[in-house]
Amino acid sequence: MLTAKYVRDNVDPIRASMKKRQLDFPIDRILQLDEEWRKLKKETEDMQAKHNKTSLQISELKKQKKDADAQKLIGELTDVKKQIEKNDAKLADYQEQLDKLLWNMPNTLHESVRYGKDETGNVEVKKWGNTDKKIAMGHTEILEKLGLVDIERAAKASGARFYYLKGDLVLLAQSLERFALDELARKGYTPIATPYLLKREHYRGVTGLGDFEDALYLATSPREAKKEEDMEDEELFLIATSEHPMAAMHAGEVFSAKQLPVRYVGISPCFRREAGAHGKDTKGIFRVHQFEKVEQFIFSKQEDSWKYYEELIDNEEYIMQKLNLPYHRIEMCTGDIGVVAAKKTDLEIWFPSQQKYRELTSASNCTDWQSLRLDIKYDEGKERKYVHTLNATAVAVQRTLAAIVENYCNDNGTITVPDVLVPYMGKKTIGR
RNA sequence: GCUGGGUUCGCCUAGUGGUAGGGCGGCAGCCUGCUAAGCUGUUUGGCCGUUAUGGCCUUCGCGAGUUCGAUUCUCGCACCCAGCGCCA
Repeated sequence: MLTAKYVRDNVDPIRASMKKRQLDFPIDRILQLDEEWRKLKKETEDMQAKHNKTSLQISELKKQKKDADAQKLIGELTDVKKQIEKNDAKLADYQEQLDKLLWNMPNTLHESVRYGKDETGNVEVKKWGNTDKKIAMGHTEILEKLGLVDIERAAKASGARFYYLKGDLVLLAQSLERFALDELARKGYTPIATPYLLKREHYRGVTGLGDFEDALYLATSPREAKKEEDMEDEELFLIATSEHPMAAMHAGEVFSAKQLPVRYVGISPCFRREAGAHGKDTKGIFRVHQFEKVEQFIFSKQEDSWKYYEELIDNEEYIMQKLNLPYHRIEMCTGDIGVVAAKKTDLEIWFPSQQKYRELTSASNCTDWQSLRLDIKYDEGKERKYVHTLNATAVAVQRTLAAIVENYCNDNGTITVPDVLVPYMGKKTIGR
């Protein structure tokens, strides 16, 4: 569990990390609340000890049929009990204040993460592939001309940022998913098909608070929505990525060190409100409310997590290279990394129509941020430690389709199927 | 949705209005030696303290109630299993 003790034990790195983020996080307030809490806790525990001892004496006296003496002690206990109750209420209040602060505390950054105000501060560390291609139309236009996507009718049916995929594009989407799944299964990742709805208590443990407003859809039956009391117990959120149900899958569990690492490759649709993205990428299938994604997830021992972080990125690059899509690799700066990750690396793919790289995959080492909140541990020797969790995209289907369309379109209007997908598609060209 | 049964340490399992026990697995140590076994201790989380290897609190799905005292009794909730109903 996430407690103030964690802050006490790691206060120096936490302070340094907040300073680098240029964030005024109230660490001193946490330490102060913790100290007051511990003082009162000790006081209350001593009273409880007295109470317990007296209860045992009462038991003894009753056995010896000394009812009068017992009654006297019972009278004495009444005051102690009242005071304990009072203190418990105060302790709960401290606890609540601490929880609020702790649950929203951003992860401690890896030392290599650089300061930057926003995405302009991210650092390119690698480039791969040929970016010479010039095209006149964007992926949306190409696909609409071929009748492979219907955005207007999707708007009619469901609103902006939805789409119908049609014909060979549906098959290409499935091919892409299956390709990524097969490659990772071959590398020892266990395929997982996850639930698409997740309880609030687990959602709190995998993402920052802002996501509840900006990213997540709340799914509630009309009948449940009517009763307002205890609503929070009934709330289910549509998942924004299979990372979340994969993390929650082992909530409250204890691995043995021998079981680790646990490698999963999840497959699911993802639902995102994209609040705050007004005006950005409003057309096509690039930024949408619903998309499919193949996602890598690893539970690891603490000392191994940076090794697996590299493995996840290697897998991402491997898939990009197999698909022969030009990309570059960038490391997120403090302004673009969010609260959960200790370090984050994206791959961005080249979009010829925009003459720009756009985000396609993202890999994060969340270290113990999620495991502290979801209570996921492992036994190693005498010690019980919190696992490190890592996640990374394998394939974000719709965005990758867009990238394939732009990088594989031909002058005659057709689209060449990437070599590795031909066995899944059963054809080499789309649009004829 | 209805009826019944269940939820106890990493896993399995006993238990009762008065300090929560056993087995397996794990860990530490001892003994011995040939395909391994045996013995002892330890195995929820936290607070204080000192390093002496102590004291205390907490913990039997979650929350509330009755009680000097609840794992045990009562009520509510969650989840699991079985049966019935409904259903792709």
